Amino acid sequence: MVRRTGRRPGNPDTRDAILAAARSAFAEKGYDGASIRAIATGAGVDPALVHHYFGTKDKLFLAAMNMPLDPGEIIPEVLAGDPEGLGERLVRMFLTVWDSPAGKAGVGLLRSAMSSDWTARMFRDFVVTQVLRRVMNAVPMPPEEAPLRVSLVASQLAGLAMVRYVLKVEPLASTPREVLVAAVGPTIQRYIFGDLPKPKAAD
Amino acid sequence: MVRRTGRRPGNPDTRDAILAAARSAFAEKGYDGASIRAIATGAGVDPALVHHYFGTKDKLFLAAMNMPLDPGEIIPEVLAGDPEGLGERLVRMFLTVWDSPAGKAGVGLLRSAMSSDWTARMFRDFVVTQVLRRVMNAVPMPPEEAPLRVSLVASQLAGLAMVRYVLKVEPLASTPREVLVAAVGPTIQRYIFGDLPKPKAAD
DNA sequence: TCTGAAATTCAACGCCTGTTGAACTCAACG
DNA sequence: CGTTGAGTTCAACAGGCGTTGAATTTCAGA
Repeated sequence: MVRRTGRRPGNPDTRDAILAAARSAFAEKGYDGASIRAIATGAGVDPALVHHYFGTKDKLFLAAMNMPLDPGEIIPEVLAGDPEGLGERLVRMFLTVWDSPAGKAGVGLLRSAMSSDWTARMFRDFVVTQVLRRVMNAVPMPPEEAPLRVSLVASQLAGLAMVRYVLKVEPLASTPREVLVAAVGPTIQRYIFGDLPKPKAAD
Repeated sequence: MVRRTGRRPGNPDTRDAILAAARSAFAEKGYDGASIRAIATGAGVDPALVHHYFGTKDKLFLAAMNMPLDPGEIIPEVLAGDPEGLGERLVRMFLTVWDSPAGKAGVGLLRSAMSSDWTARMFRDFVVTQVLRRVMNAVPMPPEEAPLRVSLVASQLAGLAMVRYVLKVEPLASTPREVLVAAVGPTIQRYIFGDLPKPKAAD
């Protein structure tokens, strides 16, 4: 039995304050643009304290981004139901998440994924293993076509996020959610269930 | 009449060498990641010479990115022809450009567009005024629906570029061009000509 | 109350950045 | 020849960065 003495919990609010400041900084500036000094200032704290809690900047980034989204919860909810409306439900869920406060962190992830290499790899792996693979396993598809179909879905959704939330291109940035659901839903539906060209070996 | 004496032409190759090094650096690292010092080294030149030619880093970026792509040439070529195959032709043109060496600069633009704000604005304005507006004017559409339709097209194409060329998500990154043309073409076709939900005022 | 560990800060290191201005080289012109 | 000015480099500035280690405060347990 290890009985540790001394001041143990102290004031754990600061840790969360740092995390919050880090999330908003990463969201606004991306990984490279956000500085530990600025994050510390935003949390009303010395930069050294950030290192005391999280070590390197990498670990802080991971800690800041891991928390806010849990795909394990929302995805099954979307996949349940009739396959006919799956495309629309997927788009609706996607837009809802991005419109929520958790979506702000997503903007940071997306920004960071484009700048450095390791964030790109991390983002890709996260999306592939946490999101696409779940969708693949839950929807009945020929296993050969599945990866391409899922990639196509990802491309349309990623483009939507980029144009609407990062670049903020009008009028798409302020188009009501349900209009986009009706417009983009069928695309997703077709990518999942529709006809697809056979990948030929020759040529 | 101003008659300038002294060494005039000298060795103007260096200017292009700097431009080339800048393009490849911006493409690999994005605006913030690429450093003037690294660009200078890549061109076998002193960092100060870069400033001598281009002034600030901003101007160098603009000079490096303005050159390689001229939408005024390729877009009309795509728009000509039967409307039926327009979607596929658009996707084919898009992928061809991105596969070409000029596309490497595009990767840089896309990366940079996500990091800083002013590059995002620049990229958006470039795309909106140089690409989307041309397409809008050339394709017969009800002027009310046109902006949304064009935005949707942009979102699908942007997502394609992001997933295939920046994030390099498999299998989409190595899927043959024509397979993607057949898969995504109909989406574009539907965004341009297909049914779209009416944007309601109420609700 | 005393002790010692956690929470927090201060000051500094070394590095890289964009930018500047003075210097040097050298081909072309008068 | 000598002047000129473009091409080019050198050395330095001022500032931001991530990170570190020592010092200081604060408080829970003995």
